[in-house]
Order: sequence, then structure tokens, then C-alpha cells
Amino acid sequence: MPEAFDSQEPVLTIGLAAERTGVSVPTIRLYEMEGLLIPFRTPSGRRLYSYEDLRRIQCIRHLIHDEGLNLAGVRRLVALLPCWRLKPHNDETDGPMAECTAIQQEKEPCWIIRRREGKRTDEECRRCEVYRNALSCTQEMKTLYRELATCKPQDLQPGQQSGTSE
DNA sequence: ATTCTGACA
DNA sequence: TGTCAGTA
Repeated sequence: MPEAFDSQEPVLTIGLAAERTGVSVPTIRLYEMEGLLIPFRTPSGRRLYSYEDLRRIQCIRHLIHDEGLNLAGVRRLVALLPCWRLKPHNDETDGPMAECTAIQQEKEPCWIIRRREGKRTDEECRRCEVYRNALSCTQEMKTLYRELATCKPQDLQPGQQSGTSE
């Protein structure tokens, strides 16, 4: 069995990604325009996808085809996810938590906010557990989103985590 | 042959 | 979502 390949390595062209996921090429590009995907790029500009990206594309497809969401719905869903729920804030690399625009606004996922702030952070975000898990469609994430969708904004603020079983 | 961006049905 | 144009 093949175990020597990295599920995060960019190895598939958009055509192959479309073939494997059942999502058309134009639609995959659309997902990217919506900020849901951050594909790799070859020096010439061609998009490349990893096997993990394939899972991500399938997750989005699932939300749209099976959960009845549209693209706007998917965006709102991921926007509900505070980055600190998946990854401890790091003052060293992220700066003071109080000054983090991603945590302050939370109207969009952190990777989209960071990009708009002009930072070339795609590489880091692609590796970040927040980006990688937000659209993983695991049972854990489904449970988390269900919780986030029903509680109030105040309940989402960091620092209120009565740190017990987390 | 395949992909890219932008525009449009 | 799909498709067409004009490239690379």
C-alpha cells in the first residue's frame, strides 16, 4: 500500500481534481473565488490540488448537494468558526490576540481576512489546522458547527472558555 | 490537449 | 453552473 505520499502535496491538475470529485472545473474555480479553496500554483500559474484538497472539495459539494446550502451558506458556515476554537492563539506569530482582526471581526474565515490585509499568507493558511478543518466535514466539525450556529455571539468570545474538557 | 482569466447566458 | 473567447 502506498504510504510514501503526502496528502498535502500538490499533485493533481484541476482537470483531474474535477474528475475525482465529480465537481466541474468551472465550479472548482468558483469555490476558489468564494475563498473556500486555496490551491497551489505552478510557476506558470496552473492550479494544483492535493488529496486533502479533494476531500475539501467533496465536503463543499456535500454541504451544497446534501445539506441544502448554497455558496453563500457555506461561506456563512465557515464564518461561524472562530480560529481559536481549533488553534490556540500564538502571540509570537499572530500578534496580540486583542489586535487580531480575524478574531475581532469574525465575519469571514481568518484565511480570507488575512489575504485581504495584503499578507502573502496562503502557504501558512494552507497548513493551518483552522483552514484544514473548517471544511473537513468530519463528525467533530458537524457537532462544532451545530453548537456555533445555536449559541449567541457572546458565547463565542475567547477567554470565556471555562477550560475544563477541551 | 489542457488550463487561465474574464465575461455572460 | 456552464460556456465561449483568446492565450500560454
